[in-house]
Amino acid sequence: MNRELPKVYEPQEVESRVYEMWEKNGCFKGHRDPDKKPFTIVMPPPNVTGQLHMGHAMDCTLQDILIRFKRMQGYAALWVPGTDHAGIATQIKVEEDLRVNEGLTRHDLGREKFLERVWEWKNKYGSRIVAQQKKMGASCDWDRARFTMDEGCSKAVREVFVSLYDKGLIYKGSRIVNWCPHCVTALSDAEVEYQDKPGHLWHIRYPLTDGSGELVVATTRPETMLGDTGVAVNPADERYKDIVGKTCTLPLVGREMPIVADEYVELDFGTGCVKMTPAHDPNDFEVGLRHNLETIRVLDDHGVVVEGYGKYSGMDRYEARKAIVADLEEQGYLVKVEPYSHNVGTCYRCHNDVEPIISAQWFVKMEPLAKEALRVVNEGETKFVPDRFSKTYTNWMENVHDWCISRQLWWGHQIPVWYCADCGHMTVSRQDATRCEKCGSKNIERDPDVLDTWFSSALWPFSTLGWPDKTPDLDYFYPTDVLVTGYDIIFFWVARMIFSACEHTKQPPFHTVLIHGLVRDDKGRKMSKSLGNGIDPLEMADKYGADALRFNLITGNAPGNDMRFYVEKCEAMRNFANKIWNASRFVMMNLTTDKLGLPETLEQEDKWILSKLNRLVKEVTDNMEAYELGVASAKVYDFIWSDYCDWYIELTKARLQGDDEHAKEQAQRVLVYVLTETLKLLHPFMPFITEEIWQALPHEGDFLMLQKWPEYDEALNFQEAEAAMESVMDVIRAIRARRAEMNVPPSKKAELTIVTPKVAVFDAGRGFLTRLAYASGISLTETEPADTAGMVADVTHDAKVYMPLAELVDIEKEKARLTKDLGKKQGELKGLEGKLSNPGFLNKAPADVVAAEQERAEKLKALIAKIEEQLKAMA
RNA sequence: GGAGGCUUAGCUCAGCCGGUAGAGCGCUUGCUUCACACGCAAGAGGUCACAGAUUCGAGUUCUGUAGUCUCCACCA
Repeated sequence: MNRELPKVYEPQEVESRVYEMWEKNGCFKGHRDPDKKPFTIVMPPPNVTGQLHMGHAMDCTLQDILIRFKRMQGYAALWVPGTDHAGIATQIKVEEDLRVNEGLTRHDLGREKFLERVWEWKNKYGSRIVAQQKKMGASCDWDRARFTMDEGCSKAVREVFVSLYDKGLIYKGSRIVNWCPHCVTALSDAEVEYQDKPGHLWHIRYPLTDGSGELVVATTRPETMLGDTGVAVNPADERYKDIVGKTCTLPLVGREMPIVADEYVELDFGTGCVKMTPAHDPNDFEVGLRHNLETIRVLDDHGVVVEGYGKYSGMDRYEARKAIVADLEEQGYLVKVEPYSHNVGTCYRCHNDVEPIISAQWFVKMEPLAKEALRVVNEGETKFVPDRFSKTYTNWMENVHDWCISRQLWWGHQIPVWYCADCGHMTVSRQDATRCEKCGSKNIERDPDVLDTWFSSALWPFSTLGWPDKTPDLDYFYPTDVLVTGYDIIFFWVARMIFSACEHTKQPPFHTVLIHGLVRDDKGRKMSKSLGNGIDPLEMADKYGADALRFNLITGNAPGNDMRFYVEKCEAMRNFANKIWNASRFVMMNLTTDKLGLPETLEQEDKWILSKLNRLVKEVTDNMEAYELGVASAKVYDFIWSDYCDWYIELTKARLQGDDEHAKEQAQRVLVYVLTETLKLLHPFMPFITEEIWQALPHEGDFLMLQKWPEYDEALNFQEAEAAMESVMDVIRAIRARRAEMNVPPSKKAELTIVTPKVAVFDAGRGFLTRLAYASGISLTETEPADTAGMVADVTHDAKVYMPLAELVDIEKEKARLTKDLGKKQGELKGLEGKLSNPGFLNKAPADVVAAEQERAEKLKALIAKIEEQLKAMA
């Protein structure tokens, strides 16, 4: 079995080879198995032409950990991957490419040709992100990879649109929408990002038409005045009581406009008079509806002033603003300008200012859908982890506005509505219409717009499993189990999936939503392209190994919290991988048996490690099931490094290097057993290295990733042996500490005298004391030795140990140390005794807690006595 | 204007159902000990933001205060 492995673990070669092995052998496939329970995750589809960033890496790792864990637990685990067509993002990219390389716009090509280009683009770059996910170790069933614009998803989209339309839940209406003049499309509320921007508040004089005076309005967007059709004041405003009902004249334009009273206007803001631009402001639009104000659109789809406004026509909105302000000032209408910081809506894609524009768009009526979506979360059918995000969700859902779903783009699901030029009827159809369903005319034209990207993403959990067809997969794997995503996408996606699933499949799409935070840079800033502070996960994986990167992203993080990315931590995790590698190397170098399982007899140290492992199994499993992945991984880390490597391996060396063949085999088998079980626990977090090592160890079965997850076993709970081992370890630690303080080199061995009531325990530990505490010989006794001259002593709970190294001791330093230690222990004891003399504690605390505290106090007392004695001896 | 998070060792963060605190990095001191210097051993370092409350007992529950970050909201 002796196999020579390199001293330093090289992840690059191992990871690609191991991944290929898994994939070739179908390890990732999700099979319907009537004897198993399904466990399903659908992957949040990344943009098809995107690249993997650190957020994806974390998202991907979390899901992979869960799916690998469940797979090992014996579930029929299915992780469905896929990509999103990402309407605006992709279209913009292709248009940009077209512009730069060919100097063309999409209109030069025409819709059909342009779409061909986008598909080409998709085919060229669509596999990039998949390759990157594979690098991360994602164990998705790639054969089921889906795309939001593939045939099945498109069928689902069509079905949902028509069905909602038939139910009256989709309608077309002229409304104020968020419009991006740069992307030239409508946006949903969720796609608008508000930013505080410094601006100005311009005060403009509007003369009353009857010449009886004037009023002053305040605005942050003077260019919109061209579309003003009224002025509003608060009905309770005494200042303006008399002018309500009169009209005023719009400067520069000359339009006569009514002055109306509306509650919307605040009394104590600005001048108390608000200019009304119903076509370009959502509030004004509402006020306009109440008072029958005219709606005049003055900005076109590109944010340019429309025809009919003289020199302003043809100017873009910012140019027009400048010109209008200048003219107002020149003509004496400008009262004053004050600096004013306000919230400006910007496009989440291009970050240009959004322009509210009145426009005919398609909407989903949210109120009836929100009701059920709220119920399933409120009643716990779908739970958020951590729970606080359910509040974010319900708060949004309770106040949700109708969802604007039409986009003036070409890339996406074209709206399945045909308008009849003859009778004006709208044909809404699952199949492409060839004639008007009402009058039969062939003179029909399809709505040119496409649907919001999130419309198809909203159906993802069921469309990927075959819906609307009743497929066996849908039947078996749906509803899915856990959805993993970042908190930044709750509104965009999670909420919409929930109400869509409730409406169309009559059940919530998953029972748990695991929310994670953002990965930030080392200064706590968001990683972004514009800042150039992004760290490429692929680069990290390449340098330190995907395992190390995964472990970095998971360990020591609480769900839902942002984390900072430190390259140093990647390094530390790489070191951990190397540690496991070398521990395994050690085990294999010493391996002469291929017998599997535990030996018939166990030594004290074997029981110690097995007992600890057993507890680890239970705790890690519990943590995983509670989605406390960061805690789970930290526990495995500690066990491997501290318990297994620092102690257990050292403890086995006596047997491994001794002459007793039976003892050798015994140690080997426990070493292999514990290592194997530990590799299983670590596998979901560090899949590559664990598989690689497991393959090199004696094993049954083909792949570690398909092994059974360890389970707690009461028979492996050895409390006594654990305690005994700890007693010996305490003494080893004490001796090492004393020697370190005295700078005694390891080469200088010492004869030890150990006074202890547990002679048998220490007798069994002789080998460890020799090896790990540098003993040249050990005398065990239950009673104090007669002559302790020239000895330095130290005490532990179960023993007092003498070393003949007194000449090396700095008595004063030693006294100081003991005194300090004594003080600490006495303080601790005082606290304990106070507690134990408190009738409240004795009566109300659970019995086992009281007993434990009593035992602690006893031990402390004994220890204190020993320390005091020692101090006396030194005096 | 609402809602939520965070405030624990020099730095970055863990800490599940309440029983006087942990990790990684950094720092100090030793060590080429036959798996590993991407290492070993020993150490230093914290009144768990502040004030109350509940409790026998509170980083851990509740209330308030301060600082900080984020999300939501139509304030011209």
